[in-house]
Amino acid sequence: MQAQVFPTQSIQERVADGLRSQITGGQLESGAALSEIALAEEFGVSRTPVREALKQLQTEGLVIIRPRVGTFVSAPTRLEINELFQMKEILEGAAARLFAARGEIPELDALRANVMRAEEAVAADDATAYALLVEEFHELIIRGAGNEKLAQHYRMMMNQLAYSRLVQTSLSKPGRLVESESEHHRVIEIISAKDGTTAERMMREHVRASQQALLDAMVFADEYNGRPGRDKKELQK
Amino acid sequence: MQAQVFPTQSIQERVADGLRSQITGGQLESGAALSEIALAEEFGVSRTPVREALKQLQTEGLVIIRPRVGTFVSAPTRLEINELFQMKEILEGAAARLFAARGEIPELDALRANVMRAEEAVAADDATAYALLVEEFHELIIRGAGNEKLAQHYRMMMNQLAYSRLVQTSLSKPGRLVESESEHHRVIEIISAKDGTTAERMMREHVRASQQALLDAMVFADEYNGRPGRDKKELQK
DNA sequence: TACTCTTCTGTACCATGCAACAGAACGACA
DNA sequence: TGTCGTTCTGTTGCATGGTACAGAAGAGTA
Repeated sequence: MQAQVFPTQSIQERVADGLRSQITGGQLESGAALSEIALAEEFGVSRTPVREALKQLQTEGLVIIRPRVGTFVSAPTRLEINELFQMKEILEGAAARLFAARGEIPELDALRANVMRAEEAVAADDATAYALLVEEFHELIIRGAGNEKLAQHYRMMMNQLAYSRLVQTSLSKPGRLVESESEHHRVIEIISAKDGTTAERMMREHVRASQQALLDAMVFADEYNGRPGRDKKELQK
Repeated sequence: MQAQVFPTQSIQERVADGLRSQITGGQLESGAALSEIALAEEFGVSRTPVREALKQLQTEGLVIIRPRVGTFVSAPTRLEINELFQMKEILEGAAARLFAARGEIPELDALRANVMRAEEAVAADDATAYALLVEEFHELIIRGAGNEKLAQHYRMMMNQLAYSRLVQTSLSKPGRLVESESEHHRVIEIISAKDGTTAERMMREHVRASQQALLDAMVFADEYNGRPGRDKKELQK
């Protein structure tokens, strides 16, 4: 029951963090309007810190501020989603290569532990537990690259994708769990062998495969829900 | 003498753009203090839009806001500079690969024209003209990748490096002009041949080489100025 | 001299009020 | 009915004032 050690988090930070997690977590729909006044009342603060939080989220690509009109949760177009996945492939691939060059670092052990727990989750066919482990896996790869700038930009882009929402979906494709687990396993082996070039290539392939699984699963989910296609929002400034 | 077609650029945008170019252009030293009040008077506006501009520049990584203390032009540590160069290598390499896959696009002709003008600049030993062409070359590579997200993140990082300031320096190393020009030439040939894998590798090597040239030139400049080492500022939050 | 405590100044942080604009709702007119 | 012009409402953009904090400068003490 310890008092906050750093109680001095500015209000705008609190608002920005709160909104960010609501957006990436999916509580706020794409395209939803974010009124300064409403948010100010919701957080119990004045409009100023809310404005500054929204400003930051705009720079992060999570919301779009239309001058004199309002602020809206960013709705990435299909083109943007493709671009973001391409970047995911590039950055995770590069991270794997850098990781391999660094040898035995703590993150490597963490990866091995991750895969062991993942094996159990696969054996139990527990997609929810596995989804969390997948997120941890990719986060470890990025951290293992030892490049904080890379990590910053990577996280920013994953936020734009609202990726944590998507992982679960991508694993709903039949057979993907086992496949994904085996890919992770191979990546770790190659990284352990310090073969950066191969690690980069395999990581890229893995990202492409999981993207494809996601796209397939999205169609599957749509069909399951009786919806014809994927056409919800094409809102663009 | 035409009136501005879009006179409706918000004040904060004007301030942000002005400060950004002053920082990346080198008019504002690393570590310089940016007082809200002073900037407000300088731009003839109130503190509010200045605050919002600074907030954005912070998210872009150009300034550091120390709460209740002040805002300062970001002074990247040597570690951060190395990380940024590593990212430059990753992104430009990936861009070259994507570029090669796109075949005959307008940017390819623009690259060829760029290299031709660069040859003339080299022949005339005009480092200033060549520096501009180098910037254009890299910008074209990025644009040719056809991935706007990649381009956005690339530009953000080059701003953090204040790269435009550095190019001139890196070319002051004897013999680097010719070397650089020949590397550009080879990159274009490989892209024309649609060999993405090789293009990526060569582009990475080129970035590494030009980074090395820059580091060498910086030592050279220091020695020339009679300074012992590179130790100016280690300011960190 | 060295150290501690107090005061003071400069800064960012937040609250609030006014103004300007975008877009919707409405009504007049053809 | 359809179109155009007007009014009106909601929203953000900007200005300003008070507050709280960080850090420097100074006074006091050993």
